[in-house]
Amino acid sequence: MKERYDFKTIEPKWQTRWADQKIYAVPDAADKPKYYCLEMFPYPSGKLHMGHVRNYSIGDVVARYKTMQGFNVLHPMGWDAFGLPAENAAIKHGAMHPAQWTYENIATMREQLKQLGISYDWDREVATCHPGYYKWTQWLFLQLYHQGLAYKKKAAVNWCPSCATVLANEQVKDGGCERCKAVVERRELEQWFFKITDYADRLLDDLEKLPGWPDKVKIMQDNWIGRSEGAEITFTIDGMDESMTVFTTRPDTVFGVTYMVLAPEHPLVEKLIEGKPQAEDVRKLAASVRHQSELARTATETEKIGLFTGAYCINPVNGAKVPVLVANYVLMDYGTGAVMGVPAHDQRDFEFARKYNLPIRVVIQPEGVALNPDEMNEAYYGGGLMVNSGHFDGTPNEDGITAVTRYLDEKGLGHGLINYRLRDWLISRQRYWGAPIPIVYCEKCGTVPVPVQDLPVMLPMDVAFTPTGRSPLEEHAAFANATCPTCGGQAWRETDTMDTFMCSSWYYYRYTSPRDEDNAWDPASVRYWLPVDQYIGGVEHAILHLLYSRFFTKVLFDAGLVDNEEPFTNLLTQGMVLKDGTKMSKSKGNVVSPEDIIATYGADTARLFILFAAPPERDLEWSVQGVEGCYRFLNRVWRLVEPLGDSLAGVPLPGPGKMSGVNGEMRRVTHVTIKRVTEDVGNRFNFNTAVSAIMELVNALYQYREVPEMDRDRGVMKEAVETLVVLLAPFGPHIAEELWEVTGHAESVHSMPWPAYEPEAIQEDEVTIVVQINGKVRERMLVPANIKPDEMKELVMQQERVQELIAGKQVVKVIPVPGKLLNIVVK
RNA sequence: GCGGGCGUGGCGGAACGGCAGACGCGCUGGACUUAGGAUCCAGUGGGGCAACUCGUGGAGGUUCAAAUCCUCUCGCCCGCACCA
Repeated sequence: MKERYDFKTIEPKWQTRWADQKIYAVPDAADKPKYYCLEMFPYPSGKLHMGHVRNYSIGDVVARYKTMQGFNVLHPMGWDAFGLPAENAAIKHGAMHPAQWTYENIATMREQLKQLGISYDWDREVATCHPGYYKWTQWLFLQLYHQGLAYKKKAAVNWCPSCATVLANEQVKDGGCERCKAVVERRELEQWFFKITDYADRLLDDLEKLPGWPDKVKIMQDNWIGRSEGAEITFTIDGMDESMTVFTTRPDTVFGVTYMVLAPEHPLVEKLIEGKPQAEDVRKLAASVRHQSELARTATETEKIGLFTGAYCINPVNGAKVPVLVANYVLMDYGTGAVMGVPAHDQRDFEFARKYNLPIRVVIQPEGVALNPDEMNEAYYGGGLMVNSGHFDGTPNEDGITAVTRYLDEKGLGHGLINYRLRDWLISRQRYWGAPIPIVYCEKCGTVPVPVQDLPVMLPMDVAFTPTGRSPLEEHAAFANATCPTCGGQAWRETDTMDTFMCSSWYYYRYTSPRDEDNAWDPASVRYWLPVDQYIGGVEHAILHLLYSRFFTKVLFDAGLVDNEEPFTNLLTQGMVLKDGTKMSKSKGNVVSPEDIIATYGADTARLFILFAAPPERDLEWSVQGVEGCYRFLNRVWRLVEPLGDSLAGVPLPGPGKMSGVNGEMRRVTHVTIKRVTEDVGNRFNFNTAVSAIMELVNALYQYREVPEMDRDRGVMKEAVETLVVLLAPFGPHIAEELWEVTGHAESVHSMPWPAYEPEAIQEDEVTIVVQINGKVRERMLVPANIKPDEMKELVMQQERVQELIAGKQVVKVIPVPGKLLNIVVK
């Protein structure tokens, strides 16, 4: 026997055999219940990092466990393969095409995943940059287009003046370019959008249909959607044939308006200031705001700057004439880009009014106290009766909200409205390495969608990567010039590509029929597999990816293309992998590479440690010693099981029923372990405690081995050892498979059924209970396990020691907790 | 500012409101050994010779019983952030 188990031989041996025998290939339908286990597919950035290892180890335990439980498990893997880093790499090392870079990375990472022994059905692998995939991404775009959910409009985008290119929002960090740190500017460009805002309400309401999602994620989405109820009110501009509309959540305070504010970019601003002395200053402010907008967001408290436009508004409810200002704190892209100023009841307005000496007018009066504007230190948000509000005076302000809204509606001055923070999804990217938007522009016919039969719109490979900032597609004449699909005339192609989030928002459908050339997916397959039963990934996707996926699913549902309204029934967001208390990063030099760990300790050790060191949703601190501990444990298992060889092969397992003595105790531990591991993996995803349960079984087996041979039962030994190997299989698939073979089994351990514990075997005749006096542990005693509470009381009270302890005291109460303890309350 | 999460031995972490610290690391001792940084066995929260006693960030509270529930508070982490 070798001192250490030879993972370097064992792991490749089984990886090859599993692949040859395709034991993880899953048929589309079976008489078994289905289970779709999905981990977020990676961007092929180069090599796997520990976060990937964690993500995929967790998923693999779930997939293997469910398979052993008798489910038909879909467990696929693919690549989120379009994206900016590939293009950057191409620009950096001129010779390398993004496709080459991407496919090489995919090859490396696929190999690493295989080395980890993850049970993927590789026949279903997809890569979003493959024409066979992005054809259907384009098809999806057309679905949205034909449903009126895709539209084009001019929009401000992030522009990096140094890279001379547009940046996606996610590439802007702290107002600067992610790559070169230059300050990002805003530019206006024609862009494609998806009307995700049409689905805002459903995306919000249906969060309630997701009990299997962490509250944290649901709250984040809730905040992101940002629904708020209120009213739009229109104010006319004094002396002009113009008006401005504001959104407010407090229509009950409309009588308290003392000024109005427009966002500096608001189109009305120019009309108001034209020819007025303050025009230049206002324009200057507008220019500076437009320039700083991204940066300003990061400043904790940007100073509020306001300027008078020279114009006045008429308050429609009381005819009051109030000044119209322009201020940097009003955002153009929320609400109407204009607000009413009610300093008495809004803190921001209050501070603004004080700064610029604008009047403060109290219109909500709390009971008993009279608010005096001159003496107020802050805005009043509490309830009260409406005052200074015409015929609404005396109305409780909560009722005033609806009353005023109804009044505005009747008079045609406004109406109730629900506003959202959620913006439409900008999907245009001025990028090469992405799926082309399937649109052509014809001089005669205008915007024309590419017909489905002409898909895919192929991304040309023969492009030049010069860092001009212009997309290589714009410069590619053969691509950019097109004929109109409708009239056959001269046309040009849309040269923007799609946001990669589009590619990743539907891939879980494609896995169900990944090679279908005639459909994005086979409806029957989707009906069978969807929704995803368990989705696993990092919390960094809590909003964008998960929200977009939910949006697509609802759109597809409405189009009758899928039957599920939500894509992911259960969501597990795993924590980060840390080293020295912080996230691993190259700059900090604290990166632990998976390949080193696999080379030194093997994949099973790496997996085991990562599952054992912390519960999955919590951050995990990497520890070399912890890894060694897991390695030691696997060796301990090896030394226990391997020497047995097939000596137990013909031994019959113990029949059901209770055994006595050491054998009964060993059986009890075996079955308790089954129970614990089943509950920890199946119900709670607490893999760390599942692993410790298995460790305890091993410890018990070492003890059992010390028992004289004549007192031991070989059937009990066999049952314990086989249970150990089977329970270990999802965590350390290679070592378990090898030991399974060594102990004389022909079939794969991964096709074994998950064991069920025998309730009778875990029952104990006697249990130790704790005797407490006034809640403090004073004594322990052995009592029959099935003792009745009254009998237990009696038994305990008779005890000499207990009598001593309560001597001279008055027993007030005795609380028996069957099987656990008895608390005697004395005075 | 708003929202969410987390504070338990030297460390990672366990504990349906019921024996705090499972399991692992580390440490201590022993066995085996030419050797041990391998392995096996035992011990290991603090204080005390002991009976005991103190202990889950802090302060209150509910309860026969609180790491767990409630209130306040401190510290750290994450998300959103002028949202009208």
